[in-house]
Amino acid sequence: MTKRPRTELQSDLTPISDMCAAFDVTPRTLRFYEAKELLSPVRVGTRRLFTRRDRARLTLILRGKRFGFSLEEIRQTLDLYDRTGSDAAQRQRACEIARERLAIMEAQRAELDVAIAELKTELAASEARFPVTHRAAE
Amino acid sequence: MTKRPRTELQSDLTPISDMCAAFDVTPRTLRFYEAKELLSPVRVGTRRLFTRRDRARLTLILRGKRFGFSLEEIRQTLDLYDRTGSDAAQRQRACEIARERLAIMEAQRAELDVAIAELKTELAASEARFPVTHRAAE
DNA sequence: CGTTACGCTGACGTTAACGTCAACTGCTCT
DNA sequence: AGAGCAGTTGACGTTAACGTCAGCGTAACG
Repeated sequence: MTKRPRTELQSDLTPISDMCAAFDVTPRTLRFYEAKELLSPVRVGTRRLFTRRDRARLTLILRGKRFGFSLEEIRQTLDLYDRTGSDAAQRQRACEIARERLAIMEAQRAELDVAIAELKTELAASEARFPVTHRAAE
Repeated sequence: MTKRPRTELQSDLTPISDMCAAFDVTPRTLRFYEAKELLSPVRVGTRRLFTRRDRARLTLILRGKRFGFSLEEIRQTLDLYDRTGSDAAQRQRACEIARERLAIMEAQRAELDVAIAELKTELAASEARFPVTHRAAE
């Protein structure tokens, strides 16, 4: 028989190995993120079990990284997504930060469009300048 | 009377201080980029003079950084923009890299759209949960 | 019952992208 | 001539984001 936790496979609590496989990260990374308070897995004894919340946050973390944000910037933005139990001032601060991020991201999107257009132009010009070696024409 | 060109080509050759002011970077950064072969200013004696080409490249470098690319990734992509004097194999390689970057950037754009939409939703929900203008004394 | 195998905790190493500092040089102005 | 700068070259320091390794615990497998 394959090793299988008993009847309690509610899949809401994910062990570290599964997390690593699912998100393509190392254990070190997850422990590092926990240390930085980006994740907060529960403990069974000494072992970590990641929650649905952790998985959602990790998705956002990795996405943020791809956009070039630092972990600290990400951590602040993340708070918006589940800061339901804080006081008004904190929530307002979170909204403020989120609006800033939003502006940055929209600017980034605009710049990205320009960059993509430019690169396309340059690429087309570059490909036109020399015969593409045996590439099927359309 | 040493040689002294009075009518200098100031428009094309920019000293380091002007570069720093124009692009909001430090001298150290420009020297660092030169060491990494991202820039190649000409020398007058020991001093650097940045060309039009350097300015164009620096624009792309800083833009690339905002997108989260590393300097090395940027350097490779940059080659597409002025690798006119290389052999066919090199140009082809440059095009290949550029196409990869392009794909990455388009994926990034798509993901950015999603992220912006999500953040907007979350922000709207968060702002709806409590009055923004002033705290409702409930 | 021993031995993999996975997981944990320090603790130190690494890489990228600069910052900082010291010592020197060559103009320019007075 | 001297002072004041802008600029240069090492050389070492710093921060973020992990990698790597040693030493230990424990749970299951054969």
